[in-house]
Amino acid sequence: MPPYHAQKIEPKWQRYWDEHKTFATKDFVPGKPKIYVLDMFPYPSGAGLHVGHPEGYTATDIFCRFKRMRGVNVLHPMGWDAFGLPAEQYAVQTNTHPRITTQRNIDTFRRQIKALGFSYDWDREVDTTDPGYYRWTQWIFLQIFNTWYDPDFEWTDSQGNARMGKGRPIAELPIPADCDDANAYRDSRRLAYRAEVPVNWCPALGTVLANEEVQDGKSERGGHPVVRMPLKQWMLRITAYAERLIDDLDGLDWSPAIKDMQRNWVGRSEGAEVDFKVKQSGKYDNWRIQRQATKFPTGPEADVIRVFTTRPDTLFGATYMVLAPEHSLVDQITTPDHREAVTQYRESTARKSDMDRTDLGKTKTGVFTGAYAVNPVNGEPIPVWIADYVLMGYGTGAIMAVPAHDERDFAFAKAFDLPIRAVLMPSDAWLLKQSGQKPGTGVDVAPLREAYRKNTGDSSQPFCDESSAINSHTHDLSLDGKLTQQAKESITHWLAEQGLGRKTIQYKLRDWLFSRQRYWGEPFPVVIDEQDRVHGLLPSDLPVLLPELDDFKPSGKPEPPLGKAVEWVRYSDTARRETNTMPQWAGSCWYYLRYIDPKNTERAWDPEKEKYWLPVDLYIGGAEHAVLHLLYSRFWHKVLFDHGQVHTAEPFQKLVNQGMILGETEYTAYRAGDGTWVSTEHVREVDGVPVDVRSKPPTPTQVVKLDEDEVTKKGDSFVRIDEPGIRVDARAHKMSKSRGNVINPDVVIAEYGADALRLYEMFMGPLEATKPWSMKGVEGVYRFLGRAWRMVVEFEAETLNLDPRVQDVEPTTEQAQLVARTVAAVTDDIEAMRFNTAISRLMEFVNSFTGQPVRPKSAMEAFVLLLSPFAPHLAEELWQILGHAGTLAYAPWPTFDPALLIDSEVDVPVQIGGKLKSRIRVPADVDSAALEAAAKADPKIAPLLEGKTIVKAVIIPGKLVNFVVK
RNA sequence: GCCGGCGUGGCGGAACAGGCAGACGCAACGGAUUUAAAAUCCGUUUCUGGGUAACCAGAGUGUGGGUUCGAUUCCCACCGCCGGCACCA
Repeated sequence: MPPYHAQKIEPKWQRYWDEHKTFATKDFVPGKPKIYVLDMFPYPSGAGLHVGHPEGYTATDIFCRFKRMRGVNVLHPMGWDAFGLPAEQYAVQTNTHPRITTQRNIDTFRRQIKALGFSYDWDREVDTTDPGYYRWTQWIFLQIFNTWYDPDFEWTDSQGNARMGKGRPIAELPIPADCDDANAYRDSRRLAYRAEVPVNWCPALGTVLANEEVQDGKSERGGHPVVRMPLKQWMLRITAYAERLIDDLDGLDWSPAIKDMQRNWVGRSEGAEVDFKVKQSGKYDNWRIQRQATKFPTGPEADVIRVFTTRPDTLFGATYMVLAPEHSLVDQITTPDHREAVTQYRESTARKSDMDRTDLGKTKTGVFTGAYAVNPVNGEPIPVWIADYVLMGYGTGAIMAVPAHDERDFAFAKAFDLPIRAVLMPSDAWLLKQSGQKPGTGVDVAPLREAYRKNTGDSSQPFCDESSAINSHTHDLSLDGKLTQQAKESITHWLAEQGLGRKTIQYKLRDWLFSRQRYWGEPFPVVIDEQDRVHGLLPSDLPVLLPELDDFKPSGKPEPPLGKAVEWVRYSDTARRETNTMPQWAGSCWYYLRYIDPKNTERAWDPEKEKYWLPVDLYIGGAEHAVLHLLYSRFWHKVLFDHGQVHTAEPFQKLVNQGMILGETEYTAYRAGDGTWVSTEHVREVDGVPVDVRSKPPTPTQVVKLDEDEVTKKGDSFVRIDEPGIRVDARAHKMSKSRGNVINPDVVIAEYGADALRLYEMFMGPLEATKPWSMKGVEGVYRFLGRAWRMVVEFEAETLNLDPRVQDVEPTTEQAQLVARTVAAVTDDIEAMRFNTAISRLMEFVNSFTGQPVRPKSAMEAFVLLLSPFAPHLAEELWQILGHAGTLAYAPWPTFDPALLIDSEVDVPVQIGGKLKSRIRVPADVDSAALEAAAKADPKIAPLLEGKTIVKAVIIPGKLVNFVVK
């Protein structure tokens, strides 16, 4: 041997770790702190691993290996999120059972992941499709099914916090005295319930999808069209936990971006519900009096429209109302002469997909119902319309429209010529802008204000901010002059007093649609009796195994394929099994809990182990799971928390999202039909085709990929080297099969080894950044590994032995300092997960030592230990060559004498007027006066100070000198 | 439109707490070694101007302003890119 030969070293150590179970984790190790480091487990797709997977996995692996060497008991497991659509789609296409393809894919993934040398405890591997696993997924479902949410329950949690609101056993649900069907009442309050709801049915996939899985009216997976239709489906009452899902984010160590995404998804808004009575007869006054006595009822009367608004302070500006076309009151209130138009409009919106309905660019549509409602603050009758810009699924499905102060209402009012009334005085800046004048030019705003007040908001724009109320008073109520916050409080109070409204909170979050019409998922552990009532099975009945089916194809109709397993479906003479299955998210909602006790056949996990290992201290994965997986998982965890099954309110304490790895940077130029080049500023993509916009009509251009040496930088952009007037696109794209820029980790490992791949992925840049791949970059770190090898090993020898320059001698002071500095820097960098700079430090170390004729063995050993989390195979091999037996995985992490970090002499920059003019070398502990004197005496500085007055001297010992002169 | 993040050499990036901008790597160029090449080793490499030269002068962290003795770092405005949400009342 031997030059550095990764292909020889790596399998050797992987086998060693496997055979010695080097990374098997023990529970409850006394005298050691614990850490639970988790990767988002992969969906084992048929395509195999891509380079994005090892990025996060390498980061956690480095962290874990480092922590083990620091004496920490580390839990670091891996498993498979293996239920789900792609396996089933593939199975349908090839007529293979999904179990077979899934097993095959798992085997490929395991092989690929093992080839990267990660330190997982493989004894804890989990597979969501294993009945020994999904048995407990079903068990958790039953916990949820047997829970109701009591928002007023006061309790103290296991961490000693006073809490309000708790998921409680369904048996504890109080049944109201006037309830004639206690079972139905219980079923209606469970956290898992069935409901006939309009769902996102995707005919191509043969299943319904959660709102979260539908993007722009198409399925997130595959981009198939989705239609709305009513179906009886399982729902999970995640909305009960909306407030806690927001509040508990505060204590988590997550990026602000992800926290914001979660907050926005839950979408909390504070406002008020207000009741408007439909004007039908002269009974309005009676109703008002009655309401003053009864106060605000839970549900409105049959002829009352309840709205939700975040701006009750603008109630005086409500000049019309809008109901969602699906609103149940529409039929009742529509007058005969408007019935036809209303019916027609409702039919046309029902046909529209969500995509069409939410297309923002389009002009607003709607029709008048002929009905009027009474504005409760001033008794004015206002027309009631229906329009599809009001959504049935949010709030009450009805709004009061305040066109002067809401963009949507404004656009609608303009379109249908409805009155606009200003009830807020806009800011001066807004008024000036409206009048076309610049602020600060001394224009008197008083006339503008007066005009706005009188014209009652009939300007070209609505004013949608907070400010002070105007035109808002009656004989017994006035908001005029009140600032928005005050006005809201005041009107809400008045409404409550009158029994007309109350303060409420609305969430964008909807209940989670939890059933799928597919084969490859967890069966529900419930049966349905002849009265269509659901009964949860007993834990002893679990698992409910998936029945064997010859034909698991979806029918294209909403009847699930499990219906074909006739024997399985028949539970008893009077009960049948549920034939829907759970969505893919189910298994990933709790896998982090199963890892702590993966082989337990008695329970999902041992509570003592849960107390020991939870929470997950570090969770790394892609940002694509920022909302769905993390929200669902947190929700399940909270239900389990309320049941005392877990002892932390949150599952994942620290979350890091690795950035995406893009393909290699590409230079793209465009050519017209006649072969002439078209500069990028003239090219725009229309329907996915790049066209030259200068010609009319625009003509398509041809895409030409250029080589790096065909382009050069000019100004801010790249241009063709032969024709610098032609700009070229220079950017890295997302890796995709169609683009042909996918990097296969197997290929990289075969050529450069796993250590080089690991090191490169960490060296590319910060973990969280999006960054382009570069094969040259891989070569760079590969060369570094080769240099590290040659620093220790005599590479021209026939046998493996130390380079003769590696000697058992004391390091020189300089060498000792470099070792100390490297240990200090690498330790800090790993702790802060700045792996790229840690690697730079290791490179500097090697660059320095390869130039030295004597390399103290102790320094080499320290280096090998520092390198080992990053390039474990190489490090183990070098450790052995340095004369150590066994693995270095638990060798103590190198320490250093802090005194070695301090230099006796330092270079101090000397500036004049903030500009660097010289550097002086002074003792590190020199005081201000001596430093100033030394700076003044410097041969470069002295002449520059000649004849000048020093106005100020900034002297920071050990850091800098700055003379301000005149 | 709203929310979040980011703009530093030819490229990926570094500068942790306002104090020497460009660490480390890639690419490029020059040299050594070699019959030659690969590999390896040494050196140069922000830009502009000047000098045979070690060097000198000026500019420079998206743009414009501000705070400060001093700003890549803090503040304001703008431009661009990326990610998320989007008629949520």
